[in-house]
Amino acid sequence: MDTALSPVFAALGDDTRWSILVRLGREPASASELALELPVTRQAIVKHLEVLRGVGLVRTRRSGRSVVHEVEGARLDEVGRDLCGIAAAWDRRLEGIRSIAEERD
Amino acid sequence: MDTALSPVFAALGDDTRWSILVRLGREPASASELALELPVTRQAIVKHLEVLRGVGLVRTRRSGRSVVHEVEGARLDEVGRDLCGIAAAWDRRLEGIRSIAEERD
DNA sequence: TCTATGTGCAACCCTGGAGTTGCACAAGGG
DNA sequence: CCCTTGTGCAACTCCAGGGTTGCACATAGA
Repeated sequence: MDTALSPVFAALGDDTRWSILVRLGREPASASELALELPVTRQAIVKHLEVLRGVGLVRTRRSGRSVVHEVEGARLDEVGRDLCGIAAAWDRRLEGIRSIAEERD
Repeated sequence: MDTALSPVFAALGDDTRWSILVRLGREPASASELALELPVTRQAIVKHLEVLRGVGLVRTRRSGRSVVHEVEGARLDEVGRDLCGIAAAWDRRLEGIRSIAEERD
């Protein structure tokens, strides 16, 4: 799996994609179904789903003649934990800087 | 503080902004200093810093005649925890869907 | 088989924003 | 006091990508 974070953030940064994710979090759906509930065309939604699938946030499955998309919760959890880890590292770093500064006084 | 997540992701989604964040995570710096280490001009960096400050990821402080920017670790940690929370909610939802489906069989 | 519904694909428009250049302004240091 | 250094501001270019339209293709159902 791609471990780079910024592509995932770029995917999450668009409002429409976020709406799609939230909607899919409630219940899996096809692109056509999503197009009925969101103010964009099916083709726009298809493009967004490709982006989301590209960063591993959405899984695609065929069901009869329709294509159902569902959320990959584990991926989002993974990204969240990465963020917390980086934040913790920064905090430790800042703590180090601060102690050095105090030492210098 | 703005609790909407997608603006934060939009801010994190740009590669240059991510580089700036990582760099500032190592040590606070001014826009001019950042411009020496990154392959873009100072003005571009200034714009990125405004974006990052707008979503609360960077704090700005004057030091003499230079303006020093530093990372706001707590904000990133907050976002990370939000992500994990949403992921957990989705997992519970999916778990519920699955049990309903099994029940129906 | 014919039809309706759901997908896939390609071309196109258009705005946002990433990046640049240029200049003006402020403030220490010699 | 000048000159250097660091910021601030504004106008401009340019292109990625979000969104659209149009059409072709596949397949379940009557």
